[in-house]
Amino acid sequence: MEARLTPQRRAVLDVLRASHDHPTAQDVLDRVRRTSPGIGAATVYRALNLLVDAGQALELDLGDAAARYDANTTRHDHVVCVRCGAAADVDAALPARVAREVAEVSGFTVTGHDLRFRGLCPSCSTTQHHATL
Amino acid sequence: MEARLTPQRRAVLDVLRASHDHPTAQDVLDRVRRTSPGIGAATVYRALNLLVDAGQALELDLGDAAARYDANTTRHDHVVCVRCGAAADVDAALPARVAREVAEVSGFTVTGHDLRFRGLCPSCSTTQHHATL
DNA sequence: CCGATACTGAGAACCGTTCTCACCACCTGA
DNA sequence: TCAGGTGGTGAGAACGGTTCTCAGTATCGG
Repeated sequence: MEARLTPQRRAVLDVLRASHDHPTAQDVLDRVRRTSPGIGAATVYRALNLLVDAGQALELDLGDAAARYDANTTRHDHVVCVRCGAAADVDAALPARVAREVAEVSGFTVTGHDLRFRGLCPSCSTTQHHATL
Repeated sequence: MEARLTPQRRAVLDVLRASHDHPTAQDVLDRVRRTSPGIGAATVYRALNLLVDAGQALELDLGDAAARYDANTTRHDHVVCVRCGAAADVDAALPARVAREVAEVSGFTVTGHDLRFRGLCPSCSTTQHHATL
């Protein structure tokens, strides 16, 4: 079960490394197809899962239906725009105290956490809320 | 567009209020069918969305594919067992400072956050990791 | 060159959820 | 009492994201 770095996987990894907008698998597929037109969807999904398993990418759940991928594997959190879905990386250090308290209260062995902020991105917060369309 | 509290919706709400294990829509359907055998899946999904819109329930995303529902609508967070999927309520106060910093750094107007802890529930953490099957 | 192993693309299957549709329930007003 | 309107229901189809299946292809080690 030796995983090979095939041209297709290389292409997926390259696309992911060049993307800083937390693309969905579909986005990755579209971008990969610009350089590798024949690539199949299954191949991209498989490659993404492989990269996640290998620690080369993070699979994010930003609240919408589709998973999003991020080649930035260092620990970080996200702010997601509730209007347009844009997501930005942020680093919100959660005091160790909080995790300790959660462990105490719940009896769980706490190994990590996901922190997701909700809000309006700069361009959506200048536009007024009541859509005019 | 006056929403009625039909027997079906009443049944869904009752089940949800009686459940403290963050059931999925499917779980709710199964439980509701014990008292209302003929109820359709669409009706339960519709009722759950209605309750969420009405602020009578929270729709949670605990990391697995299906949405989970919670009649406890007061603000709280969750610890999820990575082994068995069990989820417990916890209340982890996130320092206001953190949200303020995120807003500053990202330029987003931050309106809220979701905080999810990962770990092993008490019964999974006593059982040893290397599955013996 | 050979067999073994891994990978690929296409399309089917899957799963949670929402939609569509024909029918039913309930209210209000004559 | 009935008529019409609004909303709700259940069944099943449709949907969107993802995974699986399968037949064919590439690559590796000898």
